[in-house]
Parts: sequence; structure tokens; C-alpha cells
Amino acid sequence: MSRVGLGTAAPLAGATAAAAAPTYRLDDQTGFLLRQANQRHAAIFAEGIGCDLTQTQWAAVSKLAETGPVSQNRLGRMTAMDAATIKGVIDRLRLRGLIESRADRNDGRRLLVGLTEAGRALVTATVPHALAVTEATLVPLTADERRMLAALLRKLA
Amino acid sequence: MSRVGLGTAAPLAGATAAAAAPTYRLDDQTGFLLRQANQRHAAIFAEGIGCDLTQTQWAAVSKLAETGPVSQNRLGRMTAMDAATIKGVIDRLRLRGLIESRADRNDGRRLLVGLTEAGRALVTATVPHALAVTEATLVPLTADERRMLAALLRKLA
DNA sequence: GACATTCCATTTGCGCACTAACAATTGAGT
DNA sequence: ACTCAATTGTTAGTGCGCAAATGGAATGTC
Repeated sequence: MSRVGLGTAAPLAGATAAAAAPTYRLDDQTGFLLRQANQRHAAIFAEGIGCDLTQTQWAAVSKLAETGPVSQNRLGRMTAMDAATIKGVIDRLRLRGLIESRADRNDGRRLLVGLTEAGRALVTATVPHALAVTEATLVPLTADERRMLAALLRKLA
Repeated sequence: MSRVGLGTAAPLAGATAAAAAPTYRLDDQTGFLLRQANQRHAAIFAEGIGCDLTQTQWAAVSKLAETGPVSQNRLGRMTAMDAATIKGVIDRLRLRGLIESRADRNDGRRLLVGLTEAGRALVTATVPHALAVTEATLVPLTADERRMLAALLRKLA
């Protein structure tokens, strides 16, 4: 074993004594489970999305396809990104020619963002893959469980 | 409105035509819901953990408190971090004096990592906050729903 | 008109999280 | 003994995600 000043004798199988502290098991904590579920989904996404887009980039372009041009910050709110994050995402998408932006004539603060022709084409081509990614993520669950999960996650968000 | 070459007329209320593409609503996708739930939990964690630790840092020290000293990569596996990620986390924790590491006498590749006295004290003091964070995250759910959520997330991970 | 408030976009800094490549070590097979 | 594969730890690079600070612009009230 060789405990050389590092660590305690872990009170794992501890019967009675020294277990004064409330027991805390990382693997039972909601945050830890959420992080792991997220990681698995991220892996499935990267594997199956079929183009070189990250989850957040896909969120941005697919939401733009839903709504048409909107201001940068508003797009951030619709995709659950703060102003600093959406800026980086938009910059990278614009660099790749999927998005273009221009000033809003009616509001000097706003930067209107919209898909380019290439961006629209990519969204159209990628929607089936995105649906397949969600399907693959949910494979371990039955139809009832999927509905339940969605409802529960919505309550949490 | 002023559509100046940006975006399409979004087929939102589209009755029949032009809706050839399968409908895709970002807000219904599991990955998007997972990300938002994660974000809310992260905010609750940062607010309530009571010390200057991130979620992953807390995962590392609390798991070390559970198990006692282990190798760096093994700790990473137990906390769902890859080798590159756990290294950064360990480095920052060691810099703060919460963790110390030494070579494994039996395996020249391994780096044994364990809590310092300060690290153990911090874990003891923080466990109640961590439990409160999980509780606060789950506030929108009933007891039955919480059990269901945990079971579903475990199936996904 | 002057003012505070609010909103928008940007920038900097920190910390995860992953990929890819690399060197050192170990252990098992031959 | 020697090769080979696997494991361990490290580094570099890219991309989210947030906080905090800045500056410009719109909106409201006095």
C-alpha cells in the first residue's frame, strides 16, 4: 500500500467509526451524470454529423435556418450562448463562408447575421445527420423513456 | 424586415410547399437540452460550492477523498476526464496545495496523486455545499422524477 | 437638452475538453 | 534476450463557456 503522507485510509468499507462526514459519492451526483451524458453525446455528434461542425456551430446555423437573419446576441440567446461565446462561433462560421453579417439599418448597435447560400446548403444536407445523432444518443432508451427524459431535462433547464 | 440577400423566408408557418426538408427543431434535440441542463447546473455549482473550485476540480478532489491516492490517469478515468484534461486539473490543484504527487516505486510510468492535509480539510468542509448544489439543481423535480432522471442519465452514459 | 438605464458587440483571461503526436516504461509473447 | 503492443504522462493546438471590463448606441425620464 505504502501510504507515505499521501491520502487517508479511505473509509470505504468503514463499519461505524470515522464516518462522521456525510457520505458523498461523486457517481451519484446529478452534475457528474449530466457531464458524462454530455460527453457521450458529443462523441456521437462528432462521429456522425458528417461535416466539420461542432455542436455549438451546428446550433447556430440550424437555428439561423429556422428563423432567418437575426442579431448576433439574439442568436446567442436562442442557442443558449452568452455574448462572448456566440461571437467566437460566428467568427469561425463567417471565416468558413457559412454566415455573413451586416449592420442593422434601424439599430446601430445590432449586427444582423444570416446564412450564406453555402450555409443553407450545408444545413439542408446535414439535418438528416443531426436527426440521426439524436437517435443514436437515445438508442439505450425506449420511446417512453425518451419522452420522460426530454420532459425532465426541460424542467431542469 | 428587409431581407437583403441574407437568409430565406423561413418555412415556419409553411403550410404545404417548400417543406421538403425534414423539420428540425433545435430545442427538441437531446444534445441541446443536455447542454442547457449542464449550464444551469454549472451556474448553481459556481454560486453554491463555497470555495474557488470548478466542477472538474471538485470531481478530482472528492474522488481522491473517496479512494485515496491513485495514479493520475486512473483518477482521470474515475472522473471521466481524458489524460490531457486531468493533467491540467491536477496541475492547478497542486499549484494551490490541495494535491501532491510522487513517483510510483513499482511502476516508473505512474505518478501517484493524493490529497494534502489542506486538500482533505477542504473536501470535508465542502461536501455539504456539494450536496446542497445537487439538491438545488433538482429542486424542479419530485422525488420520483429525480430517481427517474438519475436512472435515465445512467443509461445514456 | 441632459441624464441614467439598458442593450449591443467586443476584448481579455481563465479553465475545461478533445485530438494528435511524442517519449518513457512496462509486460507479455516468441 | 528481443521485439511488440499497451499504458502512462506530456505537449501543442483548437474550440467552447464564463466573468469582467470597455465603448458605442438606443430608450426612457426629468
